[in-house]
Amino acid sequence: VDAELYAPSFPAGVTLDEVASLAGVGKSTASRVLRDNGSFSAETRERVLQAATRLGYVPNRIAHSLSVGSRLVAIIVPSLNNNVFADVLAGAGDAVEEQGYQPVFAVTDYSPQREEKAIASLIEWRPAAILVSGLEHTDRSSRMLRNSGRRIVEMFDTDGSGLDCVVGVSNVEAGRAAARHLISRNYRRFGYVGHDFGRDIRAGKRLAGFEAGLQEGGVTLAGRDLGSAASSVEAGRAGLARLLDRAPDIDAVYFSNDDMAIGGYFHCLARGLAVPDRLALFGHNGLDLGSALPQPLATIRTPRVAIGREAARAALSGPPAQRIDLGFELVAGATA
Amino acid sequence: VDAELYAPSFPAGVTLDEVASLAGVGKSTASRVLRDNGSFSAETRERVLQAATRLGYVPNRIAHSLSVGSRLVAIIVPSLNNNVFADVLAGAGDAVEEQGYQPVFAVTDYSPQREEKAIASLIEWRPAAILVSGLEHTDRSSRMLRNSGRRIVEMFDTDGSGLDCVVGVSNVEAGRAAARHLISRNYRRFGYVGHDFGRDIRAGKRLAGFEAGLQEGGVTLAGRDLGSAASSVEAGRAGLARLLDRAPDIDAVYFSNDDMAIGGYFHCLARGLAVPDRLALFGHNGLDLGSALPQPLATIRTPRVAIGREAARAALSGPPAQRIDLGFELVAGATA
DNA sequence: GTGAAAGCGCTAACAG
DNA sequence: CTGTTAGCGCTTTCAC
Repeated sequence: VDAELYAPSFPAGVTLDEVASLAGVGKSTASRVLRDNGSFSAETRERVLQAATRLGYVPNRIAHSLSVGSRLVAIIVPSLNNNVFADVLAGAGDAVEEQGYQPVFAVTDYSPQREEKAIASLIEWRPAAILVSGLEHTDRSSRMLRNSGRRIVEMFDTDGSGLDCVVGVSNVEAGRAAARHLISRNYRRFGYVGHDFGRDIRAGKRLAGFEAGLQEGGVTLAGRDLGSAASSVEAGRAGLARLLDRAPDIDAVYFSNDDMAIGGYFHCLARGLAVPDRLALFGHNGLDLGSALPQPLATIRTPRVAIGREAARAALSGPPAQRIDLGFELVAGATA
Repeated sequence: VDAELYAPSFPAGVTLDEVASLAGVGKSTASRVLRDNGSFSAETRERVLQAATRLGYVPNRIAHSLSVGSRLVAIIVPSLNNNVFADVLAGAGDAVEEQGYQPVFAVTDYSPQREEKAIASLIEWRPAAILVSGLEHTDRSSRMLRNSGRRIVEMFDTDGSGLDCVVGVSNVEAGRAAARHLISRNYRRFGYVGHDFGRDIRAGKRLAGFEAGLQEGGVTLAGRDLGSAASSVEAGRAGLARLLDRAPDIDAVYFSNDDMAIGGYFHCLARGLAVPDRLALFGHNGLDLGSALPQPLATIRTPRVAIGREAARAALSGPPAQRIDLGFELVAGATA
C-alpha cells in the first residue's frame, strides 16, 4: 500500500494519538517505538511503524520541544552579502548539527536595533545557546543576553571584553601586522580607504591597529578616505579614486577589507597604475576572490569557518567564559 | 527598581504563572494584558506589566506556538557563499517578517539528500509555508512537500512544472537571450565555460537555451569546458584557460554565471587578451561585482530580491498554484 | 473585568 | 512489555 494514498489533509496534522490507535496501542508505546527508546515487542514495533507510514505521520517538534526542551542554537550575523559571514555560518551550522542541535539564523544588517530585535525574538524560542557577532551591543541587547541564562558566544572579535565566551581574532593586531609588513617592504607614504565605521566596528579597530603599527615604525598616515557607504567593491574603487585626487603621492594603501581592496585594484587597472610598483594594495579577510585576481591580493586571512565551528563548540560543550583567539595569517600576495 | 536585580536564573525560565501570581491575578488575565487582547482594568494592567518587567519575563514561543500555531516560514537554499541566494534570502526574509511570520533557513550545499533532510526536519516545525530552491527534488522530497499540506513555493526557475507555486525566471530563455545578443554583435565562434551541472541544474538549462539560440542563429558551439568543480572565480579562470588551449580561435565565451565569467575576465587580463576585441565574455546573474570590473561585465540581471519577496507573498497571501515569471534584464556591459 | 478549566501534541514516571 | 497519568507553558472558552 502506498503511503501517498493515505496522505492526510495536513494542517490539522496527524498526531501520535492517531498513529497509536490505528496500531491498536497506547500513545506512550507508539512514542517509544518511534523514538526507539524504551522497550516494546517486535510485533508492536511493526504495527506502529506501519501505522505511522500509512498515515504519513510527522512528529510535531513544537510539542516535542515543549515537553523536553528545544535543542536550538541561535546564530546572529550582520549580513549575508558577505562571504565572511557565510563562512562563519557554515562552520557554526555544521558544528551545531553535529552536536544534535538545530541552528536558527537571524541577520541584523549591521543595525544594533535589528540585533536587539533578533535577540529578543530568538530568546523566546529558548535556545540552548546564542552566538552573536562582535562585542558591541546596545545596553538592552547586553542585558537580554546576560539575563537569558543561556550560553553566549561573541564571535569574530577579541579586542575587548565579552559577556561570556569570545571566539575570534584580534583586529587591532591584524591592522598592526599589515602596517609592519608594508613598512618592511619599504613603503613609506601610506593611505587608507575605508567604508562606514558606524556599521563595521571591527574595521575601525583594524585601522587603529594599523596606525599604531605605522607609528611604531616611525611613519604616519599620509591620507585617508573614510567612506560613508557600506563595504563593496564599488565603494573601494570610488574611495581610492578620491584618495588619489587628494594625496597623489602615496605609495601604499591599506583598505578596510578585501572587497574594498579589490575595488581599489580595479581602479588601478582602469587607470593603468602599476601595482605594486606605483601603488601597493593591502586588504583584510583573505577571500577566495582576492587570490583569484590576476595579481593575488596581499591580505590577512582570517579563519572564518573555524571561528564558527569553535564558537559552536564553546557554546555547547566548552567551559564557560572561555576566550579563544584563533589567530590570522598574513598572505603576501602580489599587490604589495 | 532595576529589572536586572531581579534577573532570574533562566534555563528554568520565568513563566506566565509566576508573573500572574506576583501581580496577584489569574494566569489568563496576565496573558490578556501581555498580549493586549481582551479586557482588563487599567490598574490590573499596570500590576501585570510591573510584575513582568520585575521578573524579566520572556514569553515562551514554543508553548505559544503549540497553543495557537507557529507562524513560521521555512526557506531552503542551496548555498550562502553566493550573493544570488543571499539576495533571495534577504527579499524573502523581509517579506515574511512583514507578514508577521518568522523565517527559518536551511542550506543544502546543492545536495538533494541534504535538501531531503532539511525538508524533513523543517516540516516538523509545522511551518505555514515552505520555500525551496529549484524545481528538481528527490522523489521523497517531492512527496514530503506535497503531503505536508503546507503552501509550497519553488523559487528561481520557471522551466518545468512545480508542486504548487513557482516564482522565478526562465533560465532557458536567459540562455537564448544571451545567444541572440552575442550573435547580433557579430560574434560567430562561440565557446562555453561551465561548472558542475550535477549541482546546479539551472546552469544546464541556461546552456540548453544558449545552444538553442545559437542554432536558431545558424551557428553552433565551437568548444566547451564543463568543469566538475563548484562555481567560483578560480574555476572560471581555469576553465577558460583550458578552453582556449583546445579552441584558440573562439571569439566569444558564454559562462555558466558571473563568478565564472569574472574568472575568465581575470584570465584575459593576466594573459593580455583584449576584451572584447580578441574575446568577448558573457555571464549570468548581474552581480554587483561584475559591474565594478574595469570593464563592466556583459550579463543578464535576475531580480533576485524580488524573487524572494514575491515567493514569500505567494506563499502567505496569494492564491495557490500561481506561476510568476519575474523576467530578466540583459546588461550589455563592456565585455561583449 | 476576571479566573477556572480544558487542551495544543508530546514525553516521562510509574504502575501493572 | 504496555497503558495510565501528569505535566511542559500558553491560549481560550465560558461562567461568574
